[in-house]
Amino acid sequence: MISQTEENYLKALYNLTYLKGEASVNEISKRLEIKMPTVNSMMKKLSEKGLVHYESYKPLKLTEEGKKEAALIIRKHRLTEMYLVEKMGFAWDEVHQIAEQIEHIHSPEFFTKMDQLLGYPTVDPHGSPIPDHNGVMRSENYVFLDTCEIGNVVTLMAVQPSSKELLQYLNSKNLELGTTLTIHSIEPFDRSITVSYDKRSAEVLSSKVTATLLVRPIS
Amino acid sequence: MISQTEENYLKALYNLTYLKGEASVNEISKRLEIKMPTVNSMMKKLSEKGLVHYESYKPLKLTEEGKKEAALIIRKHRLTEMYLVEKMGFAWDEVHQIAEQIEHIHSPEFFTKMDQLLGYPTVDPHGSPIPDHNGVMRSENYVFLDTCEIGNVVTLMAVQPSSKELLQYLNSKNLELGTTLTIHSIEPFDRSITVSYDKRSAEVLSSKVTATLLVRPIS
DNA sequence: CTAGTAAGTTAGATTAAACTAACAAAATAT
DNA sequence: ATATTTTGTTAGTTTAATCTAACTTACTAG
Ligand SMILES: [Mn+2]
Ligand SMILES: [Mn+2]
Ligand SMILES: [Mn+2]
Ligand SMILES: [Mn+2]
Repeated sequence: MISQTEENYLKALYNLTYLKGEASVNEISKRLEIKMPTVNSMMKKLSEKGLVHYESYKPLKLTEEGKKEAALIIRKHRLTEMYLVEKMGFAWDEVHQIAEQIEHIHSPEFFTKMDQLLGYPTVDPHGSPIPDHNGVMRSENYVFLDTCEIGNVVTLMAVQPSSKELLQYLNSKNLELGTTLTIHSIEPFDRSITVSYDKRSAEVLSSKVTATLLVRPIS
Repeated sequence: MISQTEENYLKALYNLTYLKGEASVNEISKRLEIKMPTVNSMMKKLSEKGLVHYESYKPLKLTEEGKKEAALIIRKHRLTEMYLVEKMGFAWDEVHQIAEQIEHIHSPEFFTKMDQLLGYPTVDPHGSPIPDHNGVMRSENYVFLDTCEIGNVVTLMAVQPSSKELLQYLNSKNLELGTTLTIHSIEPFDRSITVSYDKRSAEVLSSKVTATLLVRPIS
């Protein structure tokens, strides 16, 4: 049996390793706002349970089993976020904290029902992929907007990481998933870019923003 | 802050005292399947927090504050059960265990939304009243079917307690809330009663069943 | 290449929530 | 009225999850 606490560690480790392939005690500590010694002993415990590869002073990795468990929790999180937005009428910036709790509900029927009612969605409201029931996550080949060049036309596919503040900022700019953006200029000094979309002809996006926007190039 | 564990004790105490006005350590112990010494010290802790009136060897009572907290958890439980049945398509015998978990979610917005989407329901799928947002529970003056007499015509309003097994038994007999029953005879030996309803002319209900069915007399 | 800093670990303490064993009080039965 | 049983309480132990303080290892900047 995996406790709610353990589930949160697994998820943190999964998300941290998703890009780099490994993570450190320090990073989990910061992410979860839990002191390093606590993280350290939890990693040993999860290692005992066969969910984490732990060796002193080496980077942390999830085992295959740990990866699957983590992905299934993330599945519940993202299905929940989608349900809250699509079926209950919440905005995309209101759902994360609720999903953070509901992801720990033990009830396969509950999440199966959500999945059915949603028509088996593959992405959450922030564009992140929803792992399937075996914990397999499809990887899309999107690129961050800050790697694009002048003249590129791209579609906004996902926001990552999707903090509440960022989402509210995007709301204020009417920037939604699916919006098509044309890159007009890139300021060399601070890497801010000027884009047009919908009826907006010249919106400036800072590099802090463009580093979180995943897009699919059209041209 | 009230922990999930504490919430379950408060709810148990509320439900046990709902009829009799008080409850014992032993009853809570049995209800929650937790040993008496554990219940005893939890009652002391909740007393420290001002939620329970605790005095050695005296019956347990909730304080006004404890009563309100408990009712608000029960509100979340029953709203959830109603949502699961009305909006997600679960059957009335499938929702209790899920609600037992979701009742502990901390998110006023989530339950407010449920309430709105349901149109501010006043009873749960088993006919039990849903406390209002101040923790006030309307008391209906229903009577148990086993207190009725031959010739009475009654409407089934609630099932209490509503175990999964009982609900499934009622399903098998096509007995739902709102069904009108006519009492034809009462067997003195075991107090089983024979009723008719819908197209069923002579169903026999044991006293174990009739002691759980709350009805409103029509005649 | 060493000195200093950052990261990781160990040891020991704390709190919450459970338990068993033993004892005390209250209720019940003879 | 006393003996027995049930209920309630106290004391002490365990496990999970956190912390701080102190120490060790690894990384990094001169
Ligand atoms: Mn989220
Ligand atoms: Mn969580
Ligand atoms: Mn219930
Ligand atoms: Mn519960």
